[in-house]
Amino acid sequence: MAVMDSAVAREQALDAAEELFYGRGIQSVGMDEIRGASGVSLKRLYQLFPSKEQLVEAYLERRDVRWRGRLAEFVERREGPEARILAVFDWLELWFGEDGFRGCAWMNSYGELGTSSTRVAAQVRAHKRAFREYLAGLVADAALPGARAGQLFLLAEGAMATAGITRSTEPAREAREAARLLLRAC
Amino acid sequence: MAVMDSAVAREQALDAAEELFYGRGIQSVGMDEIRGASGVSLKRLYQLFPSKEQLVEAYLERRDVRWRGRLAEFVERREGPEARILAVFDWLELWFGEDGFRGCAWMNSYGELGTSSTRVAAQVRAHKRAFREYLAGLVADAALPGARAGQLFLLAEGAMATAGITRSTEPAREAREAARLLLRAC
DNA sequence: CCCGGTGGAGAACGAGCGTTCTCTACCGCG
DNA sequence: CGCGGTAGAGAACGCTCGTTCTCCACCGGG
Repeated sequence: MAVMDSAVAREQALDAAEELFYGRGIQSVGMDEIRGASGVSLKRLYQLFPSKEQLVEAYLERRDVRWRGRLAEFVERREGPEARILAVFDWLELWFGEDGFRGCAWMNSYGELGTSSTRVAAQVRAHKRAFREYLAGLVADAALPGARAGQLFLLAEGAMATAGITRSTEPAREAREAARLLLRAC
Repeated sequence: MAVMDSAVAREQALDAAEELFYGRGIQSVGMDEIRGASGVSLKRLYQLFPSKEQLVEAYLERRDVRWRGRLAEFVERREGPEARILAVFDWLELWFGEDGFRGCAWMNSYGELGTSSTRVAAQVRAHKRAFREYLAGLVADAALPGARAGQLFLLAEGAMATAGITRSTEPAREAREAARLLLRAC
C-alpha cells in the first residue's frame, strides 16, 4: 500500500465506489467509507477526484462503457438481426438475476441527484441516448421501421425500472415477449 | 394562522411537501423549508408527522390516491375497452406535458430512499402493483390475454422513466403506438 | 383582571459528512 | 548519516439538517 501507482489507486477507488454507490445509493455512502473499502487514503482520493461529484461522474462513465460493452458482446454472439434484438432482453434477464442487482444505476442516480447535479443528469441522458441508439442500429440492421427502436427502448427501460423495484427477473421475459410481438407486427 | 385546524394544517403541510419533494427531491428539501412554504410551524409539523419519513409516506400515499384517481377519471370517459387502454397513454402524454413534470414520483423516491427506507420502498411497490392491477382490469375488460397487462405496464413505466429523464412528451406517443400494435397482435 | 395552557418563532443541539489540515513515518538522495 | 518531500492516518472544520427546546404572546375561564 505504501507505493501505489496512481492508475491502480484510481481503479481501486472506482471499484469501491461502484460497489457502494450502486448497492446502497450515492448519498448514503460517504467518502470515508470509500476510503475504507478501497484502501485509498482520503488525500489520494481527493487528488484523483477533486470532489465527490467527480467521483460519481467517473463511476457512471466507467460503468457505462462496461455495461454497453457487456450487452454488445452478448448480443453479437447471436446470428440474425431479429435474434439480436431479442437477445437484448435475454441479456437483461441475466443481468436482473445477478447477485446484487439493484436496478438501473443511471435511473437510480437520476432519482437521487438529477435535480441537484446537472453533470450527473447529463451523464444519465448520454447513457440512455447511447443505449437507444444502439437499439436503433439493431432495428436498422433488421430492416424494421425506425419507430420500433423507441418502442423497444421503452420496453427495456420499463423492464429495468420494474426489475429494480420488484427484484425479479420476470420483467425481462415480459418485455421480450412484447418485443417479439412488435417484431412480428406489420 | 393563529388558530389553525389540524386538518387544515395537515393539508397545507402535505401541499408544500408534495410541491417541494416532487419538484426538487426529498433529500434536498429540509423540514424547515416545508415549514416556510406551508406556514405550519415546526412544532405542529412534528405533531402531525412525528418524523420526516412519515411525512414522506403521507405525501406518497395522498399522491397515489390522487394520481390513480385522475387516471381512472380520464380513462373512464372513453367508450370501448381498447380505447380505454389507449387512453392510459393519452393521459400519460397530458401528464408529461404538465408544468413542473419531473418524472414518476415513486421511481424518484425509490431511487432516493429505496435502499434506506423500507417503508418508502414498500409504498412504491404498492403503488406500482396497484397501477399494474388497474391495467390488468382494463385488459380483462377487453378480453385480451392476461399477459398483455404486464407488457402494457412495462411500456407505461418505460415512458414515465424516459419522459422524466428527457423532459419530453414523446415517450407517451411512442408507448401508445407500441400498445396499439400489441392490441392488434394476435 | 389574573393564570394556566396552547401555539408560534426561532435558537439550540447533535449527528453526519464533504473537505482540509496536522502530524508522523518512511524513502530516496547527497 | 542527515534531509526534504511524499503519503497515510486520522483529527479537525464548517456546514447542513432532523429534531427538540426555550421563550414569549395570546386567550379563555375563574
